Amino acid sequence: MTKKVLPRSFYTRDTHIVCRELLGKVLIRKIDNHIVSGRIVEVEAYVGFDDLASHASKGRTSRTDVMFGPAGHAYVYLVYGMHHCLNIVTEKETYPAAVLIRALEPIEGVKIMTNNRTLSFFQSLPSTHHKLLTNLTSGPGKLCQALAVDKSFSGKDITRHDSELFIVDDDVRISTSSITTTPRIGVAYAGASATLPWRYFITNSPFVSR
DNA sequence: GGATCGATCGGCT
DNA sequence: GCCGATCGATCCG
Repeated sequence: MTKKVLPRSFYTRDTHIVCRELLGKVLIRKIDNHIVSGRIVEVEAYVGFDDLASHASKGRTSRTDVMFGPAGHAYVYLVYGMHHCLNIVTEKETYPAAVLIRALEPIEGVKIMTNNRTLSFFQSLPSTHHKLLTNLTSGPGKLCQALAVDKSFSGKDITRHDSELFIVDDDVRISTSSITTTPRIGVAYAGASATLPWRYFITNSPFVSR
Protein backbone atom coordinates (compact mmCIF):
# COMPACT_ATOMS: atom_id res chain seq x y z
CA MET A 1 0.00 0.00 0.00
CA THR A 2 1.47 3.29 -1.07
CA LYS A 3 0.93 6.25 1.22
CA LYS A 4 2.54 9.25 -0.40
CA VAL A 5 2.41 12.59 1.39
CA LEU A 6 0.88 15.20 -0.90
CA PRO A 7 3.68 17.61 -1.90
CA ARG A 8 3.45 21.37 -2.22
CA SER A 9 3.06 21.04 -6.00
CA PHE A 10 -0.28 19.28 -5.40
CA TYR A 11 -1.65 22.39 -3.69
CA THR A 12 -0.02 24.98 -5.95
CA ARG A 13 -2.75 24.61 -8.56
CA ASP A 14 -6.23 25.80 -9.40
CA THR A 15 -8.26 25.51 -6.19
CA HIS A 16 -11.18 23.72 -7.84
CA ILE A 17 -8.89 21.03 -9.19
CA VAL A 18 -7.34 20.65 -5.75
CA CYS A 19 -10.86 20.35 -4.29
CA ARG A 20 -11.82 17.53 -6.63
CA GLU A 21 -8.55 15.69 -6.11
CA LEU A 22 -8.60 16.05 -2.33
CA LEU A 23 -11.79 13.98 -2.22
CA GLY A 24 -10.72 10.46 -1.28
CA LYS A 25 -7.36 11.54 0.17
CA VAL A 26 -6.57 10.77 3.81
CA LEU A 27 -6.01 13.49 6.41
CA ILE A 28 -3.62 12.29 9.08
CA ARG A 29 -3.11 13.80 12.52
CA LYS A 30 -0.37 12.57 14.82
CA ILE A 31 -1.17 13.02 18.48
CA ASP A 32 1.72 11.91 20.65
CA ASN A 33 2.47 8.50 19.19
CA HIS A 34 -1.05 7.88 17.97
CA ILE A 35 -2.50 8.23 14.48
CA VAL A 36 -5.91 9.77 13.97
CA SER A 37 -7.07 9.81 10.37
CA GLY A 38 -10.03 10.10 8.05
CA ARG A 39 -10.83 10.12 4.36
CA ILE A 40 -11.80 13.52 2.96
CA VAL A 41 -15.39 13.36 1.67
CA GLU A 42 -16.41 17.04 1.53
CA VAL A 43 -14.55 20.31 0.82
CA GLU A 44 -15.21 23.88 -0.27
CA ALA A 45 -13.18 26.35 -2.37
CA TYR A 46 -12.47 29.91 -1.23
CA VAL A 47 -10.75 31.67 -4.08
CA GLY A 48 -9.23 35.03 -4.84
CA PHE A 49 -9.89 38.66 -3.99
CA ASP A 50 -13.45 38.86 -5.33
CA ASP A 51 -14.93 35.88 -3.49
CA LEU A 52 -17.13 37.68 -0.96
CA ALA A 53 -17.44 34.53 1.13
CA SER A 54 -13.67 34.36 1.59
CA HIS A 55 -12.03 36.07 4.53
CA ALA A 56 -9.36 37.23 2.09
CA SER A 57 -11.88 39.46 0.27
CA LYS A 58 -11.59 41.80 3.27
CA GLY A 59 -7.93 42.21 2.55
CA ARG A 60 -4.68 40.89 3.96
CA THR A 61 -4.77 40.95 7.76
CA SER A 62 -2.84 39.15 10.44
CA ARG A 63 -5.51 36.45 10.50
CA THR A 64 -5.73 35.89 6.75
CA ASP A 65 -2.04 36.42 6.02
CA VAL A 66 -1.43 32.70 5.60
CA MET A 67 -3.98 32.55 2.74
CA PHE A 68 -1.71 34.89 0.77
CA GLY A 69 1.35 32.79 1.45
CA PRO A 70 2.69 29.63 -0.20
CA ALA A 71 0.40 26.63 -0.74
CA GLY A 72 0.45 23.56 1.44
CA HIS A 73 0.05 25.39 4.73
CA ALA A 74 -2.88 25.17 7.14
CA TYR A 75 -5.23 28.10 7.66
CA VAL A 76 -7.22 27.58 10.85
CA TYR A 77 -9.63 30.10 12.33
CA LEU A 78 -12.25 30.30 15.06
CA VAL A 79 -15.90 30.75 14.06
CA TYR A 80 -18.90 31.61 16.20
CA GLY A 81 -16.66 31.98 19.18
CA MET A 82 -16.27 28.25 19.71
CA HIS A 83 -15.55 26.17 16.62
CA HIS A 84 -12.40 25.87 14.54
CA CYS A 85 -12.25 25.37 10.77
CA LEU A 86 -9.33 23.80 8.91
CA ASN A 87 -8.30 24.98 5.44
CA ILE A 88 -5.37 24.13 3.21
CA VAL A 89 -3.81 27.06 1.32
CA THR A 90 -3.71 26.65 -2.46
CA GLU A 91 -2.41 28.40 -5.59
CA LYS A 92 0.58 30.67 -6.00
CA GLU A 93 1.97 33.03 -3.40
CA THR A 94 0.21 36.42 -3.06
CA TYR A 95 -3.00 34.96 -4.57
CA PRO A 96 -5.32 34.19 -1.62
CA ALA A 97 -7.06 30.83 -1.90
CA ALA A 98 -7.76 27.79 0.24
CA VAL A 99 -9.77 24.59 0.54
CA LEU A 100 -11.98 24.19 3.59
CA ILE A 101 -12.05 20.60 4.83
CA ARG A 102 -15.71 20.04 5.72
CA ALA A 103 -16.07 16.34 6.45
CA LEU A 104 -14.13 13.11 6.89
CA GLU A 105 -14.92 9.43 6.93
CA PRO A 106 -13.18 8.20 10.11
CA ILE A 107 -10.45 5.62 9.50
CA GLU A 108 -7.98 5.35 12.38
CA GLY A 109 -8.16 6.52 15.99
CA VAL A 110 -11.93 6.44 16.41
CA LYS A 111 -11.48 6.01 20.15
CA ILE A 112 -9.33 9.14 20.39
CA MET A 113 -11.73 11.11 18.21
CA THR A 114 -14.61 9.99 20.38
CA ASN A 115 -12.80 11.17 23.48
CA ASN A 116 -12.02 14.51 21.85
CA ARG A 117 -15.66 15.11 20.97
CA THR A 118 -17.60 16.55 23.89
CA LEU A 119 -21.08 15.12 23.40
CA SER A 120 -21.79 12.66 26.17
CA PHE A 121 -23.56 10.13 23.98
CA PHE A 122 -20.33 9.47 22.11
CA GLN A 123 -18.79 8.04 25.24
CA SER A 124 -21.52 5.45 25.73
CA LEU A 125 -21.89 4.06 22.21
CA PRO A 126 -19.83 1.11 20.93
CA SER A 127 -17.12 2.38 18.58
CA THR A 128 -18.67 0.62 15.60
CA HIS A 129 -22.10 2.17 16.08
CA HIS A 130 -23.27 3.73 12.82
CA LYS A 131 -24.57 6.91 14.44
CA LEU A 132 -21.27 7.48 16.19
CA LEU A 133 -19.18 7.23 13.04
CA THR A 134 -21.45 9.50 11.00
CA ASN A 135 -21.51 12.21 13.67
CA LEU A 136 -17.84 12.17 14.58
CA THR A 137 -16.31 14.25 11.76
CA SER A 138 -19.31 15.30 9.61
CA GLY A 139 -18.67 19.04 9.70
CA PRO A 140 -15.74 21.48 9.75
CA GLY A 141 -16.04 22.22 13.47
CA LYS A 142 -16.61 18.60 14.37
CA LEU A 143 -13.54 17.31 12.57
CA CYS A 144 -11.30 19.93 14.14
CA GLN A 145 -12.54 18.93 17.57
CA ALA A 146 -12.11 15.22 16.79
CA LEU A 147 -8.56 15.73 15.46
CA ALA A 148 -7.64 18.29 18.14
CA VAL A 149 -6.86 20.97 15.57
CA ASP A 150 -7.02 24.59 16.71
CA LYS A 151 -5.63 28.00 15.80
CA SER A 152 -2.15 26.98 16.84
CA PHE A 153 -2.03 24.96 13.59
CA SER A 154 -2.57 28.01 11.41
CA GLY A 155 0.47 28.62 9.22
CA LYS A 156 1.90 25.13 9.68
CA ASP A 157 3.40 23.36 6.69
CA ILE A 158 1.39 20.19 6.04
CA THR A 159 3.53 18.80 3.20
CA ARG A 160 5.95 16.96 5.48
CA HIS A 161 5.32 13.48 6.85
CA ASP A 162 7.03 14.49 10.09
CA SER A 163 4.41 17.18 10.61
CA GLU A 164 1.61 16.70 13.12
CA LEU A 165 -0.82 17.14 10.25
CA PHE A 166 -0.58 16.13 6.61
CA ILE A 167 -2.51 14.46 3.79
CA VAL A 168 -1.61 11.27 1.95
CA ASP A 169 -2.63 9.65 -1.31
CA ASP A 170 -4.14 6.28 -0.53
CA ASP A 171 -4.60 5.33 -4.19
CA VAL A 172 -8.35 5.60 -3.78
CA ARG A 173 -9.76 7.21 -6.90
CA ILE A 174 -12.95 9.26 -6.83
CA SER A 175 -14.32 9.55 -10.35
CA THR A 176 -15.79 12.81 -11.61
CA SER A 177 -19.17 11.13 -11.92
CA SER A 178 -19.32 10.47 -8.18
CA ILE A 179 -18.67 14.08 -7.15
CA THR A 180 -21.59 16.41 -6.38
CA THR A 181 -21.24 20.21 -6.35
CA THR A 182 -23.55 22.68 -4.58
CA PRO A 183 -23.33 26.23 -3.25
CA ARG A 184 -21.21 26.57 -0.13
CA ILE A 185 -22.72 26.25 3.34
CA GLY A 186 -23.27 29.24 5.60
CA VAL A 187 -22.32 31.99 3.15
CA ALA A 188 -25.75 33.42 2.29
CA TYR A 189 -24.44 36.86 3.24
CA ALA A 190 -21.89 36.79 0.42
CA GLY A 191 -23.94 38.38 -2.36
CA ALA A 192 -23.12 37.09 -5.83
CA SER A 193 -20.56 34.67 -4.37
CA ALA A 194 -23.20 32.89 -2.30
CA THR A 195 -24.57 30.80 -5.14
CA LEU A 196 -21.30 29.67 -6.71
CA PRO A 197 -21.20 25.84 -6.80
CA TRP A 198 -17.95 25.62 -4.92
CA ARG A 199 -18.83 22.88 -2.43
CA TYR A 200 -17.63 19.42 -3.50
CA PHE A 201 -18.55 16.13 -1.89
CA ILE A 202 -18.62 12.41 -2.60
CA THR A 203 -22.12 11.61 -3.78
CA ASN A 204 -24.12 9.53 -1.30
CA SER A 205 -21.37 9.49 1.33
CA PRO A 206 -23.04 9.09 4.75
CA PHE A 207 -20.18 11.08 6.28
CA VAL A 208 -20.84 14.50 4.74
CA SER A 209 -22.17 17.43 6.77
CA ARG A 210 -25.88 18.16 7.33
C1' DG B 1 -38.36 14.70 10.41
C1' DG B 2 -37.47 19.79 9.97
C1' DA B 3 -37.19 24.60 11.79
C1' DT B 4 -35.46 27.58 14.99
C1' DC B 5 -32.39 29.43 18.35
C1' DG B 6 -28.65 30.24 21.87
C1' DA B 7 -23.80 29.81 22.89
C1' DT B 8 -19.55 32.66 22.78
C1' DC B 9 -15.51 35.54 21.27
C1' DG B 10 -12.05 37.10 17.82
C1' DG B 11 -11.71 40.13 14.13
C1' DC B 12 -12.90 43.91 11.77
C1' DT B 13 -15.74 48.48 11.27
C1' DG C 1 -20.52 47.35 18.46
C1' DC C 2 -21.68 43.74 15.08
C1' DC C 3 -21.52 39.38 13.25
C1' DG C 4 -19.99 34.91 11.70
C1' DA C 5 -16.91 29.31 6.24
C1' DT C 6 -21.02 25.94 13.31
C1' DC C 7 -23.05 22.84 16.45
C1' DG C 8 -26.32 20.82 19.31
C1' DA C 9 -30.55 21.43 22.08
C1' DT C 10 -35.23 22.23 21.88
C1' DC C 11 -39.69 22.78 19.94
C1' DC C 12 -43.13 21.59 16.82
C1' DG C 13 -45.83 18.42 14.30
